[in-house]
Formats: sequence, structure tokens, C-alpha cells
Amino acid sequence: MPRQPTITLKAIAERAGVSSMTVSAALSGKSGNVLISEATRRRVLDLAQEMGYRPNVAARTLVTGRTNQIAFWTQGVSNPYFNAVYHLARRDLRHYGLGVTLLEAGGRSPSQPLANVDSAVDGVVVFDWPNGEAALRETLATLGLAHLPFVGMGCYYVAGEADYVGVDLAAGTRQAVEHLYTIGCQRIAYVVDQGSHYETDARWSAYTLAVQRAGLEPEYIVTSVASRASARSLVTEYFGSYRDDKPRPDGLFCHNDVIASGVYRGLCDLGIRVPQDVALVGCDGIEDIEYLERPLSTLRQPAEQMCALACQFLYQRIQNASLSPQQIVLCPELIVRESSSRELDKYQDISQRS
Amino acid sequence: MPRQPTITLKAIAERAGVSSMTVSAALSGKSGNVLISEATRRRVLDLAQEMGYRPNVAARTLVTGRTNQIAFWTQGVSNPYFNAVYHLARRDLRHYGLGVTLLEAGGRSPSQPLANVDSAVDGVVVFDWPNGEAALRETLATLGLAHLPFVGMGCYYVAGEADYVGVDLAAGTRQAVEHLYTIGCQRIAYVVDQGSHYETDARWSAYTLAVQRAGLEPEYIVTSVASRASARSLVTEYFGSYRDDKPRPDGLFCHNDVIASGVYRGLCDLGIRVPQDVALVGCDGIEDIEYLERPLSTLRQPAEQMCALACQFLYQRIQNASLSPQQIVLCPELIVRESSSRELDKYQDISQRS
DNA sequence: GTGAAAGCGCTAACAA
DNA sequence: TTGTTAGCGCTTTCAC
Repeated sequence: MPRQPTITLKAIAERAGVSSMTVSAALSGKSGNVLISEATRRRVLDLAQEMGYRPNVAARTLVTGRTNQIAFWTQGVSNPYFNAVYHLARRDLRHYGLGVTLLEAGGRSPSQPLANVDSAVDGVVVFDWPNGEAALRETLATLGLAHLPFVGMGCYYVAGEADYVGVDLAAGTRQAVEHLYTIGCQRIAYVVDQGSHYETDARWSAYTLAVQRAGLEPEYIVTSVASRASARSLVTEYFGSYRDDKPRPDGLFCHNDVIASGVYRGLCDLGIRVPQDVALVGCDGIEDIEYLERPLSTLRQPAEQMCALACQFLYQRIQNASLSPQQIVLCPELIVRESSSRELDKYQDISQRS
Repeated sequence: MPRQPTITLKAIAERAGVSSMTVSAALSGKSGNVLISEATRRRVLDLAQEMGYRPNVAARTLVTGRTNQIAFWTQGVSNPYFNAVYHLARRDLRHYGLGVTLLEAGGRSPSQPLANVDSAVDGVVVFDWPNGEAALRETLATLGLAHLPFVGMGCYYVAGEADYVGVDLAAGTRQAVEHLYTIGCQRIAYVVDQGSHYETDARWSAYTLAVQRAGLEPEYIVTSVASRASARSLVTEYFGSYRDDKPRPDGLFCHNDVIASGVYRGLCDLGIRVPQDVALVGCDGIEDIEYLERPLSTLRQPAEQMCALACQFLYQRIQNASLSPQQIVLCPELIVRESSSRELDKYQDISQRS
């Protein structure tokens, strides 16, 4: 690789007739005990501009020990909600001058990615990590990163020593179930995928409780993976096997919106009407479920606020490791759209228009 | 920041009773002229494992001049198709031991991001860059990165000296238009956003030509931005203002699937039936348009193959800068779904079922 | 205000 | 097969 003629501090220093240290100080605008005269600063700045100087990040990192890179640690990458959150966090971190490296933790332990190509980072944003703080710290320790600042973010959170921004899906789920009950659903099921460790999920327990409190029987519809296709075929199978004389769910709360949209399609396949025959509520708040012929209700997570706070917490901790833990829990918002609207008559009309 | 006790090569060397250079060679498995005995190698490897050694990437980069990081350069980040492509490329590059830094070029010149926090990279994947190779090289030169290897990828490509993997949307667009014509559309319009420099876009010109060749009049429906919301409101306005006695488009080819799904929703709003009243074809092949009540036809881009080839080309160029340019053009695939199906009778039935 | 010297952790060259 | 030396480009410390 033809390494192109690198413009170093020294090169600028020579042309400016000063030492390379002076150039460094001038460029970095140090307000420490080192002061550079306005004249030299200008001269150096102009020269750097003119010569097209670009600092060597590796050299700087080597001596300062700071990379200005943050790892964004996630379980999976194939969900629109993840992408929305990821890009929000990227933007927030950029405001702090921090770049982002995406870390996809295959299974429960992301040791592989962290240990690999991914360059060193100054901190980690841990998104929707379901295994608790202890396990997280242990994993980090295994990687020799015990002291690496991190912030938890998302719907899994437990009180601990770490900074986190939680989202209280239990409260939201309760709301969603009550909503379904209120509009008249008598058999409310929960659609979830196996991979979601769903027995320890706040949605699962909150759903179970809420349904029981309403005097109904919980019913779990479990698909193998959290994909649209999988949810669709599951629904076709599950609902397709019902006879007319047997009761079937008339309200579905879905673990997330991707599942919900697969479920919706599955119901379409069977000619089951939403919301008249089955009402549907998803979770997350991804954009595309709003654009279905029958827009889906959802439990919208406060992604913007969550990211903003988490990035702020992390930035502050990087600046000052001895800060006391910052922990906050946000609430999702139940967005009621046509898929679970009580004004059934209205939709009866519309569905007959064609 | 309490810098934790770093495990360096030297530390391992001392414990192993060898020089740090030996350790370096043993760990990197050098097959060059430097050979390490199997015994020392084992000892060093075990020790490194035991002490939890993690190489200092910055130091390595400083001396080798290689970061093993690739910049993924894109125009915008808010499109599901982009996300799909991005993650595909990430995976492909990881196979080559390369990490990825996402570079979002705000306007036409991404100088800002490249010059900023983003660490140095060994190469660039340029995705759907509409401004041509010359402009690209110029931009790189401005940044002092004239010799940085890059590969172009996507639907904008022109013959030149650079490696690229193109997608021939002109051919695909022709197919799409002909398809719409074949199923009986007599007034086929093109829905596009202003930001897409659409007059220089292959889709635009191919659409225009194909429509004219069919003896029809081109009609451009132009929205301000490429968002679902914008497309939806545009359609509501555009079609809402038509009287029954005036002809209106009965076939729409959309610049991309995001626009298509907004258009679809807008048509729903107006009670216009798809495909009976208006047939719809999008472009890209994002997943969620397959899950609408009326799945959308689309011009599916060969994202997997495109990414695989582009990453391969880039990797090879990084290894060997003097390779002759590798250029290839792939074809999109027209996927016909219900939104433009000719079996209108069938859908007539379905739409009356409720 | 500025400069000189040292060194971050690693690898490339050469010598042994 | 292994060790020695040098240096990547930058910042930090301390002396001037």
C-alpha cells in the first residue's frame, strides 16, 4: 500500500519554525498551563489548514489511552426498532465527539466480537441486555475490561451500581392488556418468540398478571424466532386449526412490532378481520406498522429520550468515573390505532367499501 | 479514568523469559522469515491466554499504518434498504477481519464526518453515491485521502478506473413499466422525491423512455423527501384532487419501497383500491412491504451479492493496489405481488370478503 | 511562551 | 530460532 506522504506535526513545526510540541498545543487549543501566543497559534493553524494536516488518531490514542470510540452492544441487528435506536444513539454520541462501533452479541456473551477486530473503546452502550448487571460485569471482566464505563439502556434493567436508562414495559403491558379488555376482548393471548427469554421478561409477567386480574386465562403463543415470517406462519397454523365452535383469542398482545406485523399478515391470510375478529397491539413503535391498511396499535418506547439520557450518562461517567450512579426509568406510551380500536362499527363500514 | 494495569507484550515476554519481539511473532503467527519454535509458541500462547492479553490496536496501527477499519459511506440512514445493505456489508467485511465505521454524508460532500471523530480507515465502501467517480476522487483528495482504496456499490455507477458493483436499475425499471403496461395500465406515473437528483437517475430516464415507447405520456409525481409520511400526503393530495371525469394514473412506479409504502397508505386513505384502481410497483425489496394486506410488487436489488462482491473487491484492492479495476453490473429482479397482479378478479373477491 | 526529552505498545529490520 | 535496535506520531512533563 503506497503510504502517502503523511503530514505530521513535525512537518508543520519545521515550516512554522517552532517545535512540534508548540504545534500540538496550538492545534489542540489547550487551555492548561501551556499557553501559546495568539500570533503563533494563528500561524500554525493556517499552516495546518494549508498543508491539509490530519491528526494521526492511532498515535494520539497510544499516548492518551483514549479512543473516543464507544461500543454499541446489542443482541441482534435485524429489527427496525434496533436500527432506529442505533442511529439515534450514534447521533447523540457524535455530539460528544464520540464515534460508534457496533457490537453484535451473537448469543449471550459478546466476547468474540469485543476481542476481535473491534478497536478499543472508551465506553459501552449496552442495549436491551436481558441477563442482568452481574453477568454483564463478569463478561467485561473476562475480557479484561472490568473498569470500562458502560451504561445500560432498554427494557431490561435491575437496580445495581451501574448507570442505566430503563423502560418500564410492565406498566405499559398492563395498560395494553387493560385496553384490549376494555374494548371487549375476552380471550387475550400473548405472542412471543422463544429467543426472548420470555419467562423473565417484564412483558410476560405483566401480561400474565393483568390477564388474571381481569379474570381471564393467560394464553401464550410462542414462535421460534422473532421474525415476521415466523410469526406469520405461526398464526396461520394456530388460528387455522381452530373450528368455529371452539373459542379462539380475540385479542393479541405481541412481544414486539415485528412479530405483530407478521401476526397481522397471518390473520389476513386466514381472512380474520382486524380488529373486528381479533384486536392487535404490538410493542416498540416502529414506523412501518403505521402504514398497514389497518395501522397497528403499539406500545411505543421512548427511544429518543432513552438514547439521549443514556449517552449523556455514559459521557459523564467517562469524564468522571467517581460519579454516583445515574438511573432512571422511562415509560412507554400506548398508541391506539385501528388494529385495536373500539369503534368497530366504523371499520365495519370501511371494510365493506370495496 | 483509572487506566487498568495493561498487559503488554513486554509483560508476557518477561514471564516467558523471551524478548517481546518473540512474543509478537508467536502471537501473530508470522509465516514470514521469522520462525518461532513450536515450544516457545505454545508457552507464549498459553501465557497470553492466562494473563488475558489483548493487543493494543492503536500501537499496532501506529507502526503498521493499517487500522483494519473500513468506512461505509452512505447518503442517509433512515431507509430500511440502507440498513439491510449496511448489515450485510458489515458481515462480509468481518470475514476479512475488517471492522466498519459508518459515515453519513449529510449533503453531497461527506468531508465533515471523515475529517472528524471517525478514525482512520484502510478503505471505503461507497454506497449509492450519485455524483460520479470524479467528484468522489476529488472529495477524497480534499481530505488528503487520495490514495485510499474504495469500491463503489449500488445503482449509480459509471465506467471509470475504480472498482464497483453496479445494479442496473434501468433494465429493471423498463421491466417494471412494461409489466404495468401488460396488466392493462394506461397511465403510468413515476413517484419520486426531489432529493434523489432524479433527473440523472437511471430509474427516471428508463421510466420515461419505457413509457414513451409504449405510446403513453410520462407523468412525474414528485414529493419533497423520501419518507413514508411525505409520500402518503402527496398521494392524498394528488389523487384527492382528481374528479371522476378526469383521467388519473392507474399504475405507479415508485422510486423506492419506502415511498411505495407511503403511496399505498395514501391510496388506502382515499379508498382507492390496489391493484384494481391503481397498480403499484416499488423498488429495493425491503421486507415490510411484503407484509401489507396487499403485498407490494417491487424491483428487488441483489443486496447480498452486491455486498459480497464489493467487499471482496475492496479487500483485494487493499491487499494489492495495482490490481486492474474490477467492475461488474448486477440485475435487479422484478417481484410481482398482489399490488400489481393481473388476476384482478381474484382480488375483487378478497376485497369483498369482509 | 516555548522547547527538549521521554515514552505510549507495538512491529520491521537486521544481527546473532 | 531468537534478540537488539529503532521508530511509528503524538502528548506529557518539566526545564528554560
